Amino acid sequence: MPRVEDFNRADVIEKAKEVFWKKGYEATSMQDLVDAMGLNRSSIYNSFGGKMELYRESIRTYQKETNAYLRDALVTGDPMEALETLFENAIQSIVMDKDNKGCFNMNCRMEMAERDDHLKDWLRGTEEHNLDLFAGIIRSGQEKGVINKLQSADQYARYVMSGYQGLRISGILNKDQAQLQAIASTVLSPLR
Amino acid sequence: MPRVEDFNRADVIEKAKEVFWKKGYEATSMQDLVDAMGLNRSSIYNSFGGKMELYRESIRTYQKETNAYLRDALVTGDPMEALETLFENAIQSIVMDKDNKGCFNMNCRMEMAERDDHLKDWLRGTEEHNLDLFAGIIRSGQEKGVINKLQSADQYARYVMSGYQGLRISGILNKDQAQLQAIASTVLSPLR
DNA sequence: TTTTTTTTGAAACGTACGTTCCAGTATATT
DNA sequence: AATATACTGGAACGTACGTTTCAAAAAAAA
Repeated sequence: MPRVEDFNRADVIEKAKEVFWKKGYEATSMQDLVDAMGLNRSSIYNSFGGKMELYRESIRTYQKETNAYLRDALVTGDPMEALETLFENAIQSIVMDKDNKGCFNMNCRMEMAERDDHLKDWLRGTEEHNLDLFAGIIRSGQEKGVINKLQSADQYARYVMSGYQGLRISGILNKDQAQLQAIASTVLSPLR
Repeated sequence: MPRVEDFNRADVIEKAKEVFWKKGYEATSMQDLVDAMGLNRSSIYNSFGGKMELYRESIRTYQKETNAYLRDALVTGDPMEALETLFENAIQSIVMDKDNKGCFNMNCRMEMAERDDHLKDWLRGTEEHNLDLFAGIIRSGQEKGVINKLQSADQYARYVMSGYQGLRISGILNKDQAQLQAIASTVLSPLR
């Protein structure tokens, strides 16, 4: 008997994600979302709840996509090369991205971590998950002898993550590809 | 004949700065500023202009204070030690700061760089200024032989800045002093 | 004391916000 | 075809926003 949802939920969230990613939570208005999602106000509230729940679903979607991409990039081939590829891809997205959206996860961290405990916990979870991913790659690199054992894989993972995030922050104001590549290369050099 | 301003402009801006620093531009309301500054709405508009001009004066004040502190920290003593002190101070402010305000300049970059060209230009100016400061210290370290010459002082400055910013981002979710110190130490290791 | 200028307090401005409501429309099952 | 459910459109909700206005109070100079 029931009429079924006729829009593709994933597509619609993708649109919302794009807006939140570009403008952040506070600067995004419900009207922005109505326009971008192509849904009626009521439909949005019926299907997704309010602005905050929509934001949370958006960032979760982003993270799921990023995780899939990350896993693919890291698992294949030589561990050290995987890290280099990761940094190079970040640089590419910095240089190419016309909208300068940066990393949605980092944007979320800066805007929301101190305002929403739920999101802060979630952010910590994603961070831990990514650190584990990094540590796995680094550990396998250490076992293969392409990464030194001066520090533990966990500690190196935190270091690489920090360097990665610093690079992305730098990329907001500086889009010089060669300069960013020099930074990335220096970040990874202690692991060799 | 005229009645003179009876509040201390610097004190009042200091209060505004604190609010913007903690909550960001968008999440700060004019009422927040009225409460914090202890001035009447009208007085604020008369003396400082609107919210945006107040924000700009706040961040300029912050940067002036930070610059003074930075110059002091970097100029004294051994160049390498100066960089270590800088990172250690950042870690201290991460670990101690109960409000988790982070670095106002970085907060501003993340929230405002893509929304306000005036601020973006200003941010680039401060970044360049700080990079010059870093480069000067590093150059003097290279001349004294405590920093290697594998890369130019300018390139190392960009690298150190990137590492510094990464550390501060990491500090939002991770307040483990030992872990942050390990990161900082690794960041500086390529320069030795 | 009078004059001149500024600050003050409070109210009001118009706009935009997130959210809700509801009558009308569409659609899959009975 | 009838029914039950869900989407649609648009108006309306109350609240909060940044900003302006203005008469009254304050204070230095004349």
